[in-house]
Amino acid sequence: MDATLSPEPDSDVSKELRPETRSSKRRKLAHEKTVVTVKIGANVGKLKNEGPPSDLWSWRKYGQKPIKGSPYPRGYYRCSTSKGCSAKKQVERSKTDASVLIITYTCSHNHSGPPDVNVISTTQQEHDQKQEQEQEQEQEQEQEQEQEQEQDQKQDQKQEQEQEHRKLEEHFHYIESPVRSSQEEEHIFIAHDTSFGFLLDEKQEPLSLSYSQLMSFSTPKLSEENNDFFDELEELPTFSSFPSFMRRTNNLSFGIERIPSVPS
DNA sequence: CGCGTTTGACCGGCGC
DNA sequence: GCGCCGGTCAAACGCG
Repeated sequence: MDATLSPEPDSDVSKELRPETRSSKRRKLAHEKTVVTVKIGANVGKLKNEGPPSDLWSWRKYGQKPIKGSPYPRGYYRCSTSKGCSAKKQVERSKTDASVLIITYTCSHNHSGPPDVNVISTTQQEHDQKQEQEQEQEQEQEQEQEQEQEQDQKQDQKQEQEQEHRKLEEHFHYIESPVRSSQEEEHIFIAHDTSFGFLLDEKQEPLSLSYSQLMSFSTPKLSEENNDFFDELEELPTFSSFPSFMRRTNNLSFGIERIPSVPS
């Protein structure tokens, strides 16, 4: 009925009760952003459909939105481990490769490390985190300035970083994807589920890496130019050879409808 | 019953 | 100025 369609501005009174809650968004806020790209395997299909709880913190999903240009929606998660924690993360899939999970972390955790950390000494964890938070804030500012001024030089550095990344990838048993742009490697950190299994669901397994360490890998290169590599992704050709695990992700709306999920 | 997920609506920023 | 888009909120719902 039309009545329901009418916007009824008067009814917005309830909204006016929380005017500042909305403004909490703060414009573009240049918070620390950490983009982690995880190459997932069949594990993810078995988990649920996303398998994003990845890290040891508990996350509460507070929103999901379809992203323009991408068949996959983006999920918005907030740290529920601590109530006052402002740590957030966005989880989305690569539009070109559903097996690639792009996790964007924003803001740091206010509280001490995750409860499940039965690896490395807790004190070490907290120590690292504190230092990280402080250093990140400082480095963040420096990096921003450097990025603006040294964009040219950055290209040279990119090459060096790329080499380091390759080493890193080898160390993580990075799995090669059918289609991949070299530029991805420059901005993001790709790992295979065999090495990132602990991030996906194998919490019970003793990890050999701390999350802080993981973060330190991607922290230095994260920047606002994520858009660049996203743009590049758009230009990437799509590959038609879907892995078998894709069938498991029938909950996603990425056109899986075409795939007969009923093998019968 | 508590917690987490889902989903629609709303808001602010940005580009045209 | 308008429309699009990304990000957030909150009520409803589901699950353990």
